[in-house]
Amino acid sequence: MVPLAAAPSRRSGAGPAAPRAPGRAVTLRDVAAEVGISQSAVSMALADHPRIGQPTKDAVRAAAARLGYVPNSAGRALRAGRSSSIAVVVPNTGQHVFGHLYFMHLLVGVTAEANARDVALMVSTNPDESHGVAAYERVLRSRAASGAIVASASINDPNVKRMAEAALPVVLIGRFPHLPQAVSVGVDDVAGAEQITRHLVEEHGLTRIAHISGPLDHQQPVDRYEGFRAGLARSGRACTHSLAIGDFSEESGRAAARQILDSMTDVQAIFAANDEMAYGALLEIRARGLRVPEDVALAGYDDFGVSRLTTPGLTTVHVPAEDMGRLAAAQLFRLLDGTAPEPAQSVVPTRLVLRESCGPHAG
Amino acid sequence: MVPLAAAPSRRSGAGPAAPRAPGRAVTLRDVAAEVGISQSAVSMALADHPRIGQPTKDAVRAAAARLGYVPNSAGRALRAGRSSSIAVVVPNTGQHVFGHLYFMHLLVGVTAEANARDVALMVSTNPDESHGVAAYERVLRSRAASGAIVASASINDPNVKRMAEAALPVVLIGRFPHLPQAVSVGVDDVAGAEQITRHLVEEHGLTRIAHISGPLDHQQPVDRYEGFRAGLARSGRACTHSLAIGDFSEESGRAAARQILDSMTDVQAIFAANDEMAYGALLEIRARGLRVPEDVALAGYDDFGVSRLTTPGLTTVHVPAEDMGRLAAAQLFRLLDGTAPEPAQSVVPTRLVLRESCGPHAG
DNA sequence: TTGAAAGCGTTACCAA
DNA sequence: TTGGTAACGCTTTCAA
Repeated sequence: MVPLAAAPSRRSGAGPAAPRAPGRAVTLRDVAAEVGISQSAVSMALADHPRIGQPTKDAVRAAAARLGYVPNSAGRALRAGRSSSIAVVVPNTGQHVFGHLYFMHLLVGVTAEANARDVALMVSTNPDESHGVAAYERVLRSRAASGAIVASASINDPNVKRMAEAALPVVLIGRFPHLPQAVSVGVDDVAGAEQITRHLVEEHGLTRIAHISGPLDHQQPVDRYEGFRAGLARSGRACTHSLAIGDFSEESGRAAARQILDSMTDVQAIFAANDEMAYGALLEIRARGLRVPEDVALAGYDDFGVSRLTTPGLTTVHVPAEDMGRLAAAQLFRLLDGTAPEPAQSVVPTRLVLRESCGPHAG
Repeated sequence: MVPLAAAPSRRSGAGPAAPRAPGRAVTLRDVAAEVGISQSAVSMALADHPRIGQPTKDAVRAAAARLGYVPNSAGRALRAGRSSSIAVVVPNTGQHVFGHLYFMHLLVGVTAEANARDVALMVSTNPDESHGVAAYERVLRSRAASGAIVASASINDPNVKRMAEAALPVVLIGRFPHLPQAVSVGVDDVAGAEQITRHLVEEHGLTRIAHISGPLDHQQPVDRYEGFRAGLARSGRACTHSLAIGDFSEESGRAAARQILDSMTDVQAIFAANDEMAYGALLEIRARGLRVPEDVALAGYDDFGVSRLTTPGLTTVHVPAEDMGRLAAAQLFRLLDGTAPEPAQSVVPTRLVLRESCGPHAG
């Protein structure tokens, strides 16, 4: 628990507190001494308090600028009872669930919102789900951050339930229908999956479709699978489908595709629950001498960067991670401001992105 | 399991100790009241100070756990005169220079090292280079973070020079040969570029090679270009080469390839200074009906994720961004501990990654 | 072995 | 209109 340095006993020498002029930080007291008024007057002058006269304010600001005064954040946080930073918490397992670029996009959005409020951003990663709570809980309860955005969590994660019940200032990324009191920012995955499925059926006339799902103890793959079935049902055409389960990794997508191609020999299209698995499927399809999209059409989900680079480009559902980050931060600030975020559970829309892997565009 | 919220221990009876307000955080004083000793004794007990007796320590630890005591970071930072967090500063222009995944890898490394020290991590992005200094300087001077890792900077960035001269606890990512007093963690790009170039010449017998460089006011492209020329010179074969300049973006890589293919019609290989530009070149080569690697071999640099996904896979130079993050954090901690990092300017080695784009492996 | 008190930098309240 | 002072939570030194 040593802060940063081993804190050596600084009791060497006989000198009392000898302040090093260049190293020591400039405090309110220094500015007050410079101007010849009290600390509190300086504090209020810098806060533009109406009680302080204009000439005094000018003098204070000039002195502060001259000395290079910057308010000490610890002093301020201690006094205010809350720090001016928020945290983004990322369970490491989340990297495996979402992939790297998702987090980048999210972070860009959160950053934009935090910068606009002059709030600092902490990033906290957890070793795993079981110990996950420790890291973010310390961050919050130590008041290092006054609120947190939790970037990924299993639907069964007990920590999430505890957090929601503890009424901590936390915004969850994802849909948590079973935790109505939790504030969350999710994606309308049911609609997104339905849309892309209907595109395959209705625009390309593909009626024998397999779905590669993620682990079904997470809300996200559940929603995407549900959207897939809804899309088939509402397409107005008779479809046959099959299901394989992966873990969102490219390798698992390849294994799932192997299974599908072996068991459903007349499959016309594969819709994977994320782009990484779709890429794995692409490799497997290729390895069998089949062509995409001529022999088997392919679709993914997420559009975090992988799908643009493959050949052919991957038709997918764009998840607006940056927007989600922005919204999550905005919700968190509402929470911190004491105004209940309305609605508590918000859902952002997706966008269908057509590339080459699903076949020639209808134009 | 410790409850997340401070359990509002309902002392409905006339409790002897003043009951805490339900929302309030648990402080040392609360623990002291619970055990019936003084604040300072609790502080020392938790710090495992030898002057506190074992029974007292046990009682204190039990009470702290029972109440869910977590030290307030502001109080601690104020008292210690330094916060227990470090910052990673990313100029936004850096995203354009490096691309997203680079930053992710770096962050993973920094996080690992920071977690090992129980130090929190702040991420600070800057609107642009000119205002860049403001953000990180405020973070440092406000003592919100006690040190910073600056993730990307132009060789000409005046802020970098100021920082180095101000002797702030800062570690730069990159090579800064003209700032010998700055602590930095760079990549041996000259060696990496030389190695891949010699591979193209010596293993594949390609002697007419073009290089797509990045902007030459950054150290990185300068080094890679130098390595390219060194590789040609030391290959022991007569080579002809040409140069085109991009800005690290895929689009600029495509434009550069266009220029190369127009002017050097017998080009056998293109070596781009990063993978994104190599990918742009791939698109342009394809668009002309040429094949990679049969007609034109291709090589990139960075290996942050793009190169694995392309078809064919891109031969490239792996930059160990995660290692760099770890090392940069370690150097920063040395700086903060007062031990001069040795050497101040460290350089990590690269690794040649052979995929399909450079031609059949010699095996 | 432990308690009391000072002080880190900031802001809010009360007195002048 | 302004200045003094107390208090936020923590650690450390001096006193008992």
